[in-house]
Amino acid sequence: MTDLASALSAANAAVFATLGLDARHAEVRRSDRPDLAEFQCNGALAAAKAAGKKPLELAGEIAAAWDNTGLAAKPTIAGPGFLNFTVSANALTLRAQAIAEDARAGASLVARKRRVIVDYGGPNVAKGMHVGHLRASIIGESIKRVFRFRGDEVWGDAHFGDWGFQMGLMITAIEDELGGLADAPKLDARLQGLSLDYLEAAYPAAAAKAREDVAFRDRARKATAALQAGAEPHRTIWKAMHDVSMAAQKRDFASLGVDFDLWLGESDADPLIPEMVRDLESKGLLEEDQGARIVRVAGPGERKKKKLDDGTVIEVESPDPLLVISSEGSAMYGTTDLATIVQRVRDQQPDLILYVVDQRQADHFEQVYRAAAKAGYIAREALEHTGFGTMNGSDGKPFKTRAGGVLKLGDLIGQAEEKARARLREAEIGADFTTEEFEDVAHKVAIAAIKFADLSNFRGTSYVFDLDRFMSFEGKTGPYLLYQAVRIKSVMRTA
RNA sequence: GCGCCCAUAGCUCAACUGGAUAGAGCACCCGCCUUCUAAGCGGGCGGUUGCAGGUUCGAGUCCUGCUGGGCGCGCCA
Repeated sequence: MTDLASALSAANAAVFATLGLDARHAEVRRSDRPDLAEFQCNGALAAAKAAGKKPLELAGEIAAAWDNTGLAAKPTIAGPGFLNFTVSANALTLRAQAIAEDARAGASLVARKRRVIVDYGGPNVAKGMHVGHLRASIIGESIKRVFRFRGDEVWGDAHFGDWGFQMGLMITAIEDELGGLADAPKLDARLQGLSLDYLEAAYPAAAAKAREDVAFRDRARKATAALQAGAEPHRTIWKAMHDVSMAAQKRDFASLGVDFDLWLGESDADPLIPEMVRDLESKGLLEEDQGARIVRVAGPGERKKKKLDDGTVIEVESPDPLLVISSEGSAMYGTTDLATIVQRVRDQQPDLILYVVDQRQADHFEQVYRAAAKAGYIAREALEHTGFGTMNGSDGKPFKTRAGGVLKLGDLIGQAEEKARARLREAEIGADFTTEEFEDVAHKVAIAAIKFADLSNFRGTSYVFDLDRFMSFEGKTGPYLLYQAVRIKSVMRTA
């Protein structure tokens, strides 16, 4: 099945060919001026330029060469040489019937099926889902669904942040809280009572302490390296934190309507790191630098100026090298990202990996992608960072609560649901519903408002989160869209 | 300092990759509920596309230079 624009383009291309014109210029598309015609082709202008002819004259020749195919009448000419097409009633009817009978509503499939991994969501085990994860989750889920609908084989991967310095921080925080990790029963009791709420409260405190207290930071770095080396009880503590967090975050994702095929994380790539490091070594890519081990990814002549803390400006390679092993011997996030590519190539053989992550990490991904290509793990073109802007508060800064903390995802959804309930009551809708039905509708309206608002904004820029505007039942909003769908169903029912 | 991104109606955003008269929603003004969900519908008002040049038959779109804003620049992720 082909859509009308494609059918017109094909017919127009044939006409162009008979006149010896480049068929690339024959594309027919929906008209900018629906008052004049349904479809248009601007190619006569470009073709005239290439042929050294007058646009209007050439457009006339093209129009004259058209047969009445049953698809559309001969195009009319307007302006400097636009071709305007009006589709026949019969062609319209056939197309409408075809769409109605097609399970895919006329959407075409990709010419060649690809294997695609969409890496999105990316929750941090120690942080819990907050508004910052909203865009990654919503955009990533949508991209995954679109690719899948288009016929590609797609895996969504949550890629949990469960292997970095934050894990060492938490282990050290627990060590200090318990006065050491030697007392097994005491530790066991602590881990039994572990909750995501605890992690969320303890993590910022530990992170702040690490910034102030150098000794604490060094112990946390050592704990990170120890965990990654498989030490106990580090491993046990990590497992407890991981499991508690995973369970809670699965609930959050579920309430957003977000689901993954792979619930993997940074830690799952860890077993591949030693061999990957040996491989990088054997390829001569690993270099010692200031006690750390790095892979240089800048090409010849790629330099940038860089301002140091003391104000002096030096020239260095650009992009920065990828830090593979810290001076403490631990893996960094670039390390796990690289190892994850190795893992994905091994397990899914992807043609394309999309990273739906905050735009601010663009430089980081460029480093990782270059390193992966340099090591021969995957083609650079198979890796793409689908960056997006932040969700800001009314002050234009990344969203915070009034108290200055991050707003938890669950609380945000709760606020939207409360607003939805109020609007439903105002409109006296659902008064005859059971409590369960009413709550279900309120939840759906709330999620629709949030998702639609996010997706209707340009991905690359930040936007201001304004719940009142998003929850409005008037205008370009999720609730309005839901209302239209419900209304159409009502019409169909009573038709 | 260097790099990336952004700037369009009072506000939030489009503009199909260089085409015709730059479009929607909100807000504001006017008009529509005895029949499908008024959570709605129709109409009106609103523009030197940040500034200055350039390329082109044609520029919001491409190039150059400015101005203003966001973000990033090794041992956090």
